[in-house]
Amino acid sequence: MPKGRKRQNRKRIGRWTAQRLAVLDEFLQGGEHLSARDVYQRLREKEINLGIATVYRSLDFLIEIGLLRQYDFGSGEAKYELNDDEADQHHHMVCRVCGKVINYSKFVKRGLSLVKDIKMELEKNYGFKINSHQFEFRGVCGVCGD
Amino acid sequence: MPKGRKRQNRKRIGRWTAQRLAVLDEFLQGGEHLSARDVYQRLREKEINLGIATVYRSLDFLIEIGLLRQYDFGSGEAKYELNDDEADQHHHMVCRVCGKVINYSKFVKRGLSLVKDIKMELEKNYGFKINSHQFEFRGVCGVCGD
DNA sequence: AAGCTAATGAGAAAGATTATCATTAGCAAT
DNA sequence: ATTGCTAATGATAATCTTTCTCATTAGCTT
Ligand SMILES: [Zn+2]
Ligand SMILES: [Zn+2]
Ligand SMILES: [Zn+2]
Ligand SMILES: [Zn+2]
Repeated sequence: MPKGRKRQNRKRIGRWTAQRLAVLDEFLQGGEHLSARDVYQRLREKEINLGIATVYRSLDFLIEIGLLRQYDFGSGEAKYELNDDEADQHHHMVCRVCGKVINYSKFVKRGLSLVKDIKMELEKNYGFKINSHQFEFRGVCGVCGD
Repeated sequence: MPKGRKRQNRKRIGRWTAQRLAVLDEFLQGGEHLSARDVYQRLREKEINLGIATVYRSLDFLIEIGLLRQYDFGSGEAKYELNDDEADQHHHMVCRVCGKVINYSKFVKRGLSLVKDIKMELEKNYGFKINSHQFEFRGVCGVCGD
């Protein structure tokens, strides 16, 4: 996560401004793995013009309240997507040549008990409170291979 | 998220220069989760002065030949470490407050068959050739919590 | 309507990584 | 050892994503 500015501890929830709603809406309308610039440009095409800094701030806000999640797939920019709840969680496979990202959700159920055990172990041995996990596979996609 | 542009494809053959050996040696001597700047500064303290660009190029080279691996733990800079072979692989738990990274290797064996099945499924359904995977847990460490 | 303060916009700044290019050095063949 | 070829290096500029600054706007609350 970028070295964001320090966040105040006991603040109330932020305000639902038109800009934040517009950013969220891009994801609700199906946007997957969008970068800040992606969101910025999509809104621009709809003549909704917000500053790029506001896009970043809105994304941070939406992460803070739990609606979005941030990923780094190695493209040089952070990607964002809706934050599934645990049971529906999906994971990612990334092509290391073209950067294509594929969602998969098979085996999530089968992995759940393993995840639960790891969480317990980590919390017991290291005093961590685990909030989230991600499994990521890297390789070469069919187009880039051969 | 590491800033800067995407890594470009570069040629494959390489020479074992003193600089590349020096960079590798930092990891062989026990360096874990080092950033390019970490490596640069450690070598500097030993009066081995290479340019920061050469550090980056050496890290890329060492990744290319399979000796190193790159991670992004959200600190804003990429981290590098020795590339374990599959059976000894470890995974990471990251504190989202202070950025501390902990290695853990428990449950790796138990996860192996799950990983194998996921790989087969992904290769069959999507035509991917999987090279690596990583499991990452995020949360708050004992120092930062409470 | 007034007052408070969070949020915004524009642009500057920061910071990590990559590109450029003249120079150096590793390697192979002589 | 010398020559010749070419990859690698060093210094630095450029690039790109993300954050900071600060004057202004807008969302709540009273
Ligand atoms: Zn591909
Ligand atoms: Zn996804
Ligand atoms: Zn911590
Ligand atoms: Zn590690």
